[in-house]
Amino acid sequence: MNMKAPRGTVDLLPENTRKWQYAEKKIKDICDRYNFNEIRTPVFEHTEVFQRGVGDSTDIVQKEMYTFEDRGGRSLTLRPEGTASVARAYVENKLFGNPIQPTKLYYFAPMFRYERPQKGRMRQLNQFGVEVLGSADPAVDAEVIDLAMTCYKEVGLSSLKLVINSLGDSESRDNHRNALVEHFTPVKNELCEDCQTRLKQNPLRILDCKKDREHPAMKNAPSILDYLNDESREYFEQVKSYLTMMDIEYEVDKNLVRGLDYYNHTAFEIMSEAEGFGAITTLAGGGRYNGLVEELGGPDTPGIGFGMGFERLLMALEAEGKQVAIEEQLDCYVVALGEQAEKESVRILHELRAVGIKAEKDYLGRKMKAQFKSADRFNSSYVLVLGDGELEKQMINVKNLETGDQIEVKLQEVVSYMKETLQGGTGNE
RNA sequence: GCGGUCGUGGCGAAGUGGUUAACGCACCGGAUUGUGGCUCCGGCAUUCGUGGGUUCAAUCCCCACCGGUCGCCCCA
Repeated sequence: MNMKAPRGTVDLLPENTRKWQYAEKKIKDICDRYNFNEIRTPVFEHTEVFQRGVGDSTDIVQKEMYTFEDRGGRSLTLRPEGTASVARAYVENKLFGNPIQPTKLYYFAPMFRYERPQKGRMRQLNQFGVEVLGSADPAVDAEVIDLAMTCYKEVGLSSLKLVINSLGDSESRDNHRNALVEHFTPVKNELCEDCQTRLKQNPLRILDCKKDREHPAMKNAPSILDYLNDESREYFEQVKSYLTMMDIEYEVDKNLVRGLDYYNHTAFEIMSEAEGFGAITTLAGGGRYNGLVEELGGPDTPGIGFGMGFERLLMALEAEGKQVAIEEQLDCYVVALGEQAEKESVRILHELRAVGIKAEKDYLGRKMKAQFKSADRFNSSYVLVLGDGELEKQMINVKNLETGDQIEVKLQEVVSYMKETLQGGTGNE
């Protein structure tokens, strides 16, 4: 029996979930300020959603999908990325008919890709992402990029690089594609195996091939930027000028093409420049996908979005030495001695919690000394000591662990006493 | 899919071809019969990843497999 988590998956234990919650909270708050709303789509979709959405020629569809057949013979796939699902939901729920437009959505969800795990790469990964559907305004492109950069900055990252490019509209892309085929066909046999396939399927991706990077034909390869028609060029110029207006630094990389078929016009990537980050530096990637909604059966609707790897975000924080220290602390630990006191302590614990006090007790039948140790370990501000002696007097001892001061309080009043004391701020500062 | 490296208690980490597998941390108990963070004492591995082989004998040698980790491809 194999009782280990499957390869490429991990358990996130409390020590880590605290960090996740910290980052999630910050990011959700930013989404709210930018007026984005959360969408939650199923973890799996009909396989066609990704085949059509992400594109058959992509690595994701060709070799990375978790595809299975359900008992009804349907082919389903665990989502490898967020955009196709959101676009499908947008069409299915006719969100295009909503009077509030554009539709600004965000999600925080697990994704699945069948790959060999390594640093910063998991089979189940978590992404935060946003999608804006229904506007072809370059200011929206800039807003989405701004949002992504703001998330990183407010969470605490600083060594970032934003890289952008334009893939142009379909006319520009077609012209560029033809130019690429014409350019590379004469040297086809000198290219790597993958690129020979790409030449037929998706010549654009030859440009970011790592193996053929040094090939002489790469240096003077037709750049998409030279094939942008007037409209596409103007669009790109506007996106850039908006970024400049917001003081967002960027670098144009004409070889940035992104791995998914649906992109056009703006494509961007955000990378970490922190030292010791391992082989992986891409933190987030995104772009515009104006034909996607139509491809999935909806009306012709422009869209743009990005996906941000959450594991990588946290790795980057660590690489930059940013500690996300959220110290665990307890208001009050109830030490009980004796059978009657033990029972009474359960009631007190309940009452304390009912008025908003974070409280705990021992459940392992430990001796007093060990119970105090527990209280220390929980970093408790106070300990309430209740023994049969106190119980007889209807009193309870309240001890401040920081000062060591201890006073006796009426059992009946201990909850309100604690509430007052804690609110007075004499506890843990 | 390919390549490097690793696999000893809850964690970290020594170690040897031979009937008791160091040490540190953590944990539990006691010194201290009802008051903590210090100290001292004691306790804490019957699969040394799994299976097979070599050997009188293997945790240690050999092989295979599995798993972790890092890298290639690609990406978040």
